[in-house]
Amino acid sequence: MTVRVFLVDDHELFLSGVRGELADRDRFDVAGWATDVDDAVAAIRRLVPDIVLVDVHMPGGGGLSVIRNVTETHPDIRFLALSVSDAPEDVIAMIRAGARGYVTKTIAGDELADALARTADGDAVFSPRLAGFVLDAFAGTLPQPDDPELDQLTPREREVLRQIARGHTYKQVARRLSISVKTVETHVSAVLRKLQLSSRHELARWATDRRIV
Amino acid sequence: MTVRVFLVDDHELFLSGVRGELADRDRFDVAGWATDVDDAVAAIRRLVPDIVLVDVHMPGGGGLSVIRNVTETHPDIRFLALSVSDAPEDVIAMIRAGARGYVTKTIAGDELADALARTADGDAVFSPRLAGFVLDAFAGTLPQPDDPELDQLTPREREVLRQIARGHTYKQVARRLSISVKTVETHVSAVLRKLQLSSRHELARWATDRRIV
DNA sequence: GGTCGGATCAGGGTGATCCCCGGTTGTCGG
DNA sequence: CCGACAACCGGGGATCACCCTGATCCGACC
Repeated sequence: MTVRVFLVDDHELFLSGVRGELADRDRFDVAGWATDVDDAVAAIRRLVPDIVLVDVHMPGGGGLSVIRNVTETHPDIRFLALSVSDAPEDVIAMIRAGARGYVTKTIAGDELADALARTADGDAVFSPRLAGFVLDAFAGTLPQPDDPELDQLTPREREVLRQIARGHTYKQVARRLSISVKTVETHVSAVLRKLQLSSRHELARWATDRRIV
Repeated sequence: MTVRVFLVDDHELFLSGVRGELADRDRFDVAGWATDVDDAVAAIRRLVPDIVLVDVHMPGGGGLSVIRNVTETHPDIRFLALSVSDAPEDVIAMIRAGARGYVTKTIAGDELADALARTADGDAVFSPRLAGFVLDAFAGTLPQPDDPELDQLTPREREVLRQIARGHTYKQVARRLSISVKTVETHVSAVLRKLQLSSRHELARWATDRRIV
């Protein structure tokens, strides 16, 4: 089964280079290409390719705009980001926008074809140096899922903690739990003391850091 | 350059299968193996391999424990998770713990060798069906990176907003920005009004939700 | 029966938060 | 020049957050 590829890059020469490279391979069928964001979005919506190879840095919003616009209407189309930049911000931004992979332009033709094929199959492809960034950033979203400190808290205190972390006032928590404001204060004080914190703001940060909300 | 591999799996048979598979390949040197968590952690710390192939489901905490314990003392050692399970929870948990890749046990010997080599090189390797989970989960950590509401705020208000979101009191913000507490109050009031919020706690939540901190 | 912890509530106090009103300065464009 | 706006500062007051002491009730445990 051939993979229908769409190319987006503001460099004509690079574009034709990729076209030439893919033309020799039976696996790929270059459905179309574009050199700016608006043309790309329109053409992709019309042609509905299997995968889009998109440059990151382009006038008019860059590859980010292309991915966001297209995925709104066609969430099934896959994106492989291609860039001269190996800056972590760029990589993270593209992945968060929905790109299924990210390779740098130093890549060889064979490798690019391999990356496209793998991405089309549902695999995730990153240039070696980039894979670390993505996984580090992802791992960083949850530092420690275990928490011996939470064991110090009674069930009721944990319940109050959750409510406070959500930003509710003492009064609101009291109503939700059908207890008095004074009881809420007692519980919050106990939690703050046990966790060595000093304010409900620190408490909220503490809770969101370990995803208790 | 050979890659020194350590194997962790509670199934002896599977373990010897992998050893046999890798023994034929010059690229790999199986530095050691273990069938439970404690032995694995001790041996890995002693041998310091380049990469650890670790089973996800094992008595004694599973691969998660191995990764967590080892990375505390040896953050440079890479991990490739290997499992019969393709459940999103397992995949996400392992990646968050620090695994550089995740493949299922349906994988062929050649593919496993390829995955190990790629992971050792710094690449990220996932079984095709799994890559989607990881990237979806990662993309899900940031729902809307655009924020039309932020445009309503003046630069100074945004600055104050960041400080408040970090949990600082008005007094602290005033000192940091070298302005009076009253001015901070004014800015905060403006921000709350413009963003249709009613307390600094909601504001903190609002800010952390869209990663402004 | 006594003791202990968990959960509930109250009074009283200090500081922080938030809103209302007011004001000054400076900049920018009509 | 004048209006609009951003940034700055103040008084006063209502409410909220946090801490302290002290209290009652209940169930578990020795």
